[in-house]
Amino acid sequence: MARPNLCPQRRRELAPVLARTFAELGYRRATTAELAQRCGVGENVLYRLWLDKRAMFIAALDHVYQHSEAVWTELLSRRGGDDASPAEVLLDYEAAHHGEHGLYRIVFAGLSETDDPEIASALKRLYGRFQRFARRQIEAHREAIRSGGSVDAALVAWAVVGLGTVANVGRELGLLSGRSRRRLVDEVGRALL
Amino acid sequence: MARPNLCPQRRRELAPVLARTFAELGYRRATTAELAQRCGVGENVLYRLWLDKRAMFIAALDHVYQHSEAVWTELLSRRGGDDASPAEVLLDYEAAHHGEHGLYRIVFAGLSETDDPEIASALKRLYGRFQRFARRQIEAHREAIRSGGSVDAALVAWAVVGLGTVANVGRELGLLSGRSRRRLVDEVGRALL
DNA sequence: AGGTATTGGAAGTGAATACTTCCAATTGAG
DNA sequence: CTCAATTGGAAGTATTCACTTCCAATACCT
Repeated sequence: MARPNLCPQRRRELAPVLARTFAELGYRRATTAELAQRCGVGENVLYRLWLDKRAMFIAALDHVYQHSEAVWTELLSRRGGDDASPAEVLLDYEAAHHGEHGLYRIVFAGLSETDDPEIASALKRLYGRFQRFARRQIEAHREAIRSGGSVDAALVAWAVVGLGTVANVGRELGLLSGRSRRRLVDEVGRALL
Repeated sequence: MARPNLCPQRRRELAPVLARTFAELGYRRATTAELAQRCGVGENVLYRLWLDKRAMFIAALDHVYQHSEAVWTELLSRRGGDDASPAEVLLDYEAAHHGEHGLYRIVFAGLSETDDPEIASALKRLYGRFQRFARRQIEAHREAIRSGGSVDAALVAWAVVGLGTVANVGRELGLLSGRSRRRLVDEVGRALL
């Protein structure tokens, strides 16, 4: 034997590049040639790391959630001694920065490919995690203020995810100014909590 | 001269078929051959009616909004003497039937093609109309009950659109049961009003 | 150092697909 | 009826794209 297998490490290095490319171009327009070029490698290299283009896309999707969650937990762990609840901290942050990285576009790309069962379940995983994350924050928030809202926390979590989605659509299409998006997430989000 | 030009009529006849096909398959997988077959004509016929595939897609998008609005206004005009406000009638209806026709999937398809400026503006038109429609209903509702909510009606309208979108995503991915979707639109929607 | 497995580049392939062309059949006005 | 315009089918084309192959260079372990 000679030379260790660096594939897992390479995969982790390239996933963010794939994610950005899929987000920017969508699934079909992100050709394997383009993906390889942006990764700075040949196509065959990508095909040694992943079975096919679909697997690259799924890796990119998973990366997106991990990235978001990492940002959020980092944010919560850093938060100083202010008296805002975690849910409010996250809401403030998202109102200001939601969709900034453009990674959400990869979700739109995935939603057109849901006839592929593996892509569908990757997306399901993604949305499910976002919703559960939101739900935990909402429940913690309600416990902290000792007053449950009138609506089931799970449903409110979905509504918050919807709020984020429509904010992204508004950004994508130029329908909502930055100011409106901020107010949307902030005011409606707070009203929902 | 002989024979009148039936193109406009043909276009109106075929737009719903195009819409269903794009919704079912997405933009890229809806090949021109497939579109033609489902329309029961040859490809050249489609190309005589529309300049290119993109134009067919835009026609399909426009049809989707017209269809939804037609259903809603029909619903409102038929509504009997119950004392629910139009906004509540629509909310009830959508809670029960939202996304039933699967046409919303065409929006997901469009969102992956927003690098095309004409598709982007067709989508912008679509979302803008939905939001304005929702907003008019919300304002009328508030006037009727003589008590404005705490949040700007325009923002609430966006949130309602987001609610519809996430309900569709939940349906699409099998993440939300019919019962949950119904509760989501109904309870959160009512809380937003 | 030597030998072996890994790596990357470049060219290639077969299938799919948007769009075109051609021609024959049909239709309606004068 | 006649002619001109429209209609539809079937085959064709040029391109694009996912995926493969081949080969040389490189880097690690013994």
